[in-house]
Amino acid sequence: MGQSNKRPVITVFKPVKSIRTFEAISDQIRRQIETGVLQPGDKLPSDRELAVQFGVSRNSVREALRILESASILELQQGASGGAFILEGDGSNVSRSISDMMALKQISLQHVTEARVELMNVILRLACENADASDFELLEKNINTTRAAVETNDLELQMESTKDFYTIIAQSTKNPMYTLIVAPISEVVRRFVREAGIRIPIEVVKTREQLLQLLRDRDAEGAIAVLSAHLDTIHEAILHRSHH
Amino acid sequence: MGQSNKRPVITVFKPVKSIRTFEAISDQIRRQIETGVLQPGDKLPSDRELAVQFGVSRNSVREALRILESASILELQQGASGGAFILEGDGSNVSRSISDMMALKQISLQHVTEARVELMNVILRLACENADASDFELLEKNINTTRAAVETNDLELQMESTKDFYTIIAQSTKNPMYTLIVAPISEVVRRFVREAGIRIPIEVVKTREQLLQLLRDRDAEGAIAVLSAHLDTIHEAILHRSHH
DNA sequence: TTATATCAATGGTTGAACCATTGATATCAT
DNA sequence: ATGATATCAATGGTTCAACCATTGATATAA
Repeated sequence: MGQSNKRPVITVFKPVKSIRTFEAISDQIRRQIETGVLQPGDKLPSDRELAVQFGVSRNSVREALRILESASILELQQGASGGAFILEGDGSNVSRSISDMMALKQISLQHVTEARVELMNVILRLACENADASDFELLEKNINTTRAAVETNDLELQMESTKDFYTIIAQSTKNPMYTLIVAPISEVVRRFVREAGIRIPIEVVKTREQLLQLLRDRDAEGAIAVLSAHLDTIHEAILHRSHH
Repeated sequence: MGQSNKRPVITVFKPVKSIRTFEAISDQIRRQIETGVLQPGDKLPSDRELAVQFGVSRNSVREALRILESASILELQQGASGGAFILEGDGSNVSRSISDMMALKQISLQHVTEARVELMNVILRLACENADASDFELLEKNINTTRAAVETNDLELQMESTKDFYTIIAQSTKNPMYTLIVAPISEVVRRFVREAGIRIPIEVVKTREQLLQLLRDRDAEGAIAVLSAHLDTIHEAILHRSHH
């Protein structure tokens, strides 16, 4: 094996990854967003213009924009007044990333739903402390929407409003971090619900009304108990249907 | 304004997005992974070959591969026996996506650290239930690394091992979802720590040793108390330094 | 005034050429 | 034979130029 006349040198090197052109570009743009130079709604120059500014080919710019687009950071609009627009972050890419990991068998539905229960416990407690009248109003409207969706058997609207329900609760904590985390989890669960073809039974609406009342009463423990039981039911329903 | 002789038509249409070439390609590859046709370790044909198979330009194929690469689904290796290899999902992409969203929403340090405390409480409780000997061993090694980094004043290693510390704790819950959530939060905090130029005082190492002991004792409440106090200290330190 | 046609800007796609990296193979000196 | 070296071929990375498709603005005609 090794030649013994060579002095054994032990060092720690970090792996290098040669910086590719498109990476350098997407990193720069990402950085400008992190530092607030670029903000949601802003429009970048056209790819042709960016190619000139960066001193690279249009192609490299487009690969960089493509990456940012696939990360839901940008939206590319065609046409005369089109271009690359910085998006509001809606977490859709987070949920897709989680789905990707599930496809690669790194995460199971069990993992997702268990974490969901724990996170919702935290969120419910904070929501009980911080929710205000406008939050209650939003929840009330949302529940009415869901009821209508159940009565008209509108499956898509049922799932949409269900996701909104959890988002509103997360928002009522007044800490956007929770919305950021909950939204993609709800989205992932929704995909399973869709695949399993589950319709929301009317009791669920009752449960949500109950939950809203508990929030109004600032009864965190009660709310946690009700929601945990509910989420368990959902989980069981998905597992039951999926195994067919 | 509107012509009153037109019949008002109320319909609900979903927004269409025309399927672009590279999307069709990346979707097909994603689908093959979801269905298990492609599995981690598999190698795709070269981009030139794929271009022929899909009947599109090499460029479109490369944009598709680029998207999958940026989603940590693929790895592109240069050279003679290189190509596109399906990766094991490691969650780095989920974490980066959450990071991206935090940047887009311009979430404040206050919000991040508050959520961090709450989440770590949950994680510590679960870690106390589920951590095993190998987790304790990893933590012990990690703490030793941190101590060495503090003694040699290696700032980068301090931050790196700090991030690892929280990651190991998250992993010891045995639910990868928590690792995914903790990683970007640690990353963001690290960014603030780096900017503030904070060095880890040696007491922090003591705190972590204490925490490890509490985990071994399965003392969740004790661990939560210690870590909450510590995270508060960190938060104060960052705020104090940043305001200069 | 209201359609309609034209135009220009922008993203989407193509094809060809070349560069850079990497492993395999052949060659050569010992 | 052996080991170093040179060459080659395959693959990803980049560039360039041209063209298509979409979209909003503008000019034109009815």
